[in-house]
Amino acid sequence: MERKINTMEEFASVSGISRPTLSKFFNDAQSVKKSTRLKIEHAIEKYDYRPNFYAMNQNRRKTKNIGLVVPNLTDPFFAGIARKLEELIVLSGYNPLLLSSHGGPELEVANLDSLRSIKPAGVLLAPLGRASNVKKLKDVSQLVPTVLFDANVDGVGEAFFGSDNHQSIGLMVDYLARTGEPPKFFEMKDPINPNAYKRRAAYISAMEKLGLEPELLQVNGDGWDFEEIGFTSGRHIFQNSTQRGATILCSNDRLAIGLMSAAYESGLKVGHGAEFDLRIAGHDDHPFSRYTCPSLTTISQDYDAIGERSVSEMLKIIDGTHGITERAEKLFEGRLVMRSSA
Amino acid sequence: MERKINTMEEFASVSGISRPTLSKFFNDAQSVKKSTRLKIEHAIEKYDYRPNFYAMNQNRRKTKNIGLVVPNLTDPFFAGIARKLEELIVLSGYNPLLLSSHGGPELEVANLDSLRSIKPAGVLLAPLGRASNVKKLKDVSQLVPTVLFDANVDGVGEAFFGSDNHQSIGLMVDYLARTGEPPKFFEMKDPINPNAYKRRAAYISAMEKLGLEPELLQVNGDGWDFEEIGFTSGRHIFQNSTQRGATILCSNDRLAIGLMSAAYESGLKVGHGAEFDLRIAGHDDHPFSRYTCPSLTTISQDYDAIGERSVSEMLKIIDGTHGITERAEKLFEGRLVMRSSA
DNA sequence: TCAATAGATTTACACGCGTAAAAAAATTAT
DNA sequence: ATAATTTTTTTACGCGTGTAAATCTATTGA
Repeated sequence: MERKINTMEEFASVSGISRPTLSKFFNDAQSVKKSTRLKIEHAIEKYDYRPNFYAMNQNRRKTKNIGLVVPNLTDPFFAGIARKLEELIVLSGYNPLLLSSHGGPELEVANLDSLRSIKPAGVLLAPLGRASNVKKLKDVSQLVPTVLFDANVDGVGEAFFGSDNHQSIGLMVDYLARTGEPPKFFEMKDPINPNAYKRRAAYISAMEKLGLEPELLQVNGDGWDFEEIGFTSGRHIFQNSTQRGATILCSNDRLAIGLMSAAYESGLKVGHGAEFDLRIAGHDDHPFSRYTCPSLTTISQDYDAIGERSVSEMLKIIDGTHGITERAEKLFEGRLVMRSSA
Repeated sequence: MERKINTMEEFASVSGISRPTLSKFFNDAQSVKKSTRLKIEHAIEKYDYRPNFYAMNQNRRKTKNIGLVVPNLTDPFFAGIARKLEELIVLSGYNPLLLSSHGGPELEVANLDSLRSIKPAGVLLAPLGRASNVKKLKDVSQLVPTVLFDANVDGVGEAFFGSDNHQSIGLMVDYLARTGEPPKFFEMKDPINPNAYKRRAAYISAMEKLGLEPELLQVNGDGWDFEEIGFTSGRHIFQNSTQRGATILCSNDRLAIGLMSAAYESGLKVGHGAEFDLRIAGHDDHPFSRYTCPSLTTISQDYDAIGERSVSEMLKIIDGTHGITERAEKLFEGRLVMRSSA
């Protein structure tokens, strides 16, 4: 084994390739002739050389880093999306930098500040929503290409990709109304997430379209502990009135998980069919919704599509092959996942 | 508003502080006189200056970055730990860099490689376990201060902090044996995680200590989809033999969640007391174990203590105030969380 | 008031790589 | 084989900060 190679200069002399060519290679391996590339790759194996990350990025016009900010990694839903996006970013030859705001606007701001100093090629951002510091979001999106996903914020970023809550809630309301009692809508009175407002509106409009009376079950609670909110307010609801045969559509699966737990505790049998007391449905196809008791009927968001579109749009913007068009926005359709709870 | 300040040189002239002093300040704010510090902080506010991240780290002996590698962020358990650790790292004045191996050894290696080029001050690592590339782990831990948590790997890292599976499983077995049928142990035949082996051994020894016959329910299945494994093999078990009154202790909560779902589907009532068919208990106090139906009796790991100890040990090693002692290892006790399932 | 000391400034070089321009070499087309 | 083209090499400078040494200035204690 030769001595440790620490700089590109040293690596140039032992590999027999000039330093500028090496620099070119590390920037984009495809940009050098194939025979050269093979020689370099062979030498990398042999000498186990990796360029200094900091020196490398200091003078690059564009770094190869892409920031990925999600509101809350403790939520398995976002953890799943983040994983998908990380994968796509790596496949594109970029380096993902995952940051979670842990539900707090201060941390979201701190994350965006961190990103600023890292000068990423772009930022994929799922904003907190209502709690977000919109001015900061705008500042960042002005400095660096920004694509929003999951939740939209007007005027922030070059594009937004998310789910079509109108379509998906409509689909669910339609299904529930066809197969039993029309649903009431269970949600937080003052939701943190913009999607929640859209879902509420979508529920009302879907019910009216069917000539049915919308009924909102709005509960108190703040923060991101949705299961707890669903559970405590569910317990309260079930203690007061045990309306057999009711159907409850929850604004998201995490509320539904809490609500089902409360129903179980109250001795209510959840499921579809004559022998059950209550139907409960959710939205998002949370990773655990398959294992609730009973398994949760829900809407699966098309996060493969959202992720792929977000990343590919990001790359187009970075490459400059984007063209000066208006802000791209696309909502992807959700899919009804029929399980046992409704 | 003045013109944008881009370099420390510029910031030095507008703030009236010399550049070396500024450099000192950004390295450690406490290292300059108080009056100077206040002047600098005021100027930072005014001019919104932040030093260039890359230039800053290039020549630092020690960067202020700490790598944080977890086996799988999609698992809310690790997401929770990661969050706790991130918080502690930030409080210590360091910058956490969160990487998830997503259950795959290739990604774990890739993560460690990434970290190497980032030259972190230290690495907090929860290894995958059986699937880990031990050689790579050792390589990294030789280059940079490394503290392992959650799962131990012999000879890797300067310290390990985890849970005392022997104590916690013993506690649970004792509780279950006192309050009903002694437990069978439900686990994967070929677990991915070293803790699983320790828990198996702890179960056997705890049963023998009580003069009871250990019984292992070992199921097939590979990978990290524990709920699915618990569910499918649980369904299989419950279809074949419906032993009323049995107690099942699962190697972890995620298996238990799947198993409870299977029990529910098979019409078995889970809970403690005469009117129930089955008791199920888990281990880890998974964030959702409170909302299963019924809520899951489990063991809560002391992750606050593990996190705090891991980070403080890391800082000691970085500071050099560590002393050349042997590899520190400490196991923290788990706490019995009695809920409804057992 | 003066010496002692802590802290700031000046000066200067280093870090490892990006990048530009011109020259040389290798490859491809004619 | 020669010209045209692509690719690599040579040379040289720049990036924004870390850091060391010597010098200067402010603070402290007697």
